[in-house]
Amino acid sequence: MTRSKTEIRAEDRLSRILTKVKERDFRLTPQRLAIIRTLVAGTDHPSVDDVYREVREQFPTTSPATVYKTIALLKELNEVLELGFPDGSNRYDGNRPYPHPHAICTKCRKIMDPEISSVDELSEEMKQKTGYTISFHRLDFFGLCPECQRKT
Amino acid sequence: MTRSKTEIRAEDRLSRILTKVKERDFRLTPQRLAIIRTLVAGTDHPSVDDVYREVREQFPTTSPATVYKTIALLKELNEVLELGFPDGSNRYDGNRPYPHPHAICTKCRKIMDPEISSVDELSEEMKQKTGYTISFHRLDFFGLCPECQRKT
DNA sequence: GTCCGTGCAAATGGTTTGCACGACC
DNA sequence: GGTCGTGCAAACCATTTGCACGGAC
Repeated sequence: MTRSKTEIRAEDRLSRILTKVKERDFRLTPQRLAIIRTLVAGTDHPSVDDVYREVREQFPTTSPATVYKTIALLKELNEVLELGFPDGSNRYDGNRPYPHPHAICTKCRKIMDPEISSVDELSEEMKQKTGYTISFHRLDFFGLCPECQRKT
Repeated sequence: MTRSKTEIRAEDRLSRILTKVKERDFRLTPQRLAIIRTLVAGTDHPSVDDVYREVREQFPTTSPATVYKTIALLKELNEVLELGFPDGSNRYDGNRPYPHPHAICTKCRKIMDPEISSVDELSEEMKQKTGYTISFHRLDFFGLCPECQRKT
């Protein structure tokens, strides 16, 4: 069986996170493992409810509270990026837990993570013109994804 | 009495908005006028509660609901920019109601609006690399403002 | 065996909604 | 005078918290 690059990367991500969890003396429960697996599995920026429904297939008694708590743990470990939206439709990136630009479809809510070259320059320009010490950012671009453009 | 550029601009903003309100056959109540005045008055990106407390000095019976409804009206008229944050600490920009980058102090929450040259190029790069049709954006840079840097 | 994590239920808090009175036009 | 806006209170809903049981170590 051949493996794609993303699958291999996902496994690296998983073991990296599990190591961190153990190092910090957090317990590795089956529920936590399932939640972390789900967050690292795809490139689809799941919501809390997405993760909850996925994990509940393995652990039918799992509660949303546990998902929230595990995500809070991963945030503390800097191993998940939270994309909070003011309407409460929050999404999570378990693959690239550092700030980076997102393209967000206003219709189907699909999120993409392109590699963008000029982010550092923009950050530097902000620093110069405001005097702020920029430590992180949030860059969202909204519009229609290719698929939703076709359907219109 | 001399007037600064920002004062003159604020008056232009006000009359522009009032014209739009009347054109669309919305009623110009004293409460609405006070709320709109507060939103275009300063450059300090007030919260709903900031506006509420300010307006309540003139109209002690004003309720938060009225402030929310008026802000919703202004959003529909594209005359206020909402900076929603997932923790509920939403802020409003009545001076530049179009998307633009913000520098946000993580300590005192002060927000600045520098003129940034390379936004259009970044937007274009996103469009090229994702195939999305970018129609608006949200660009936030977080760090310490000059004042909070000194206090640290 | 200890203590942390889970899962249920209740609390939280900014925002929205329903409704009756009052005011803009 | 008709209808929209106001203001009060209740509803809303994702998330957080309290607590007792059960499981990781």
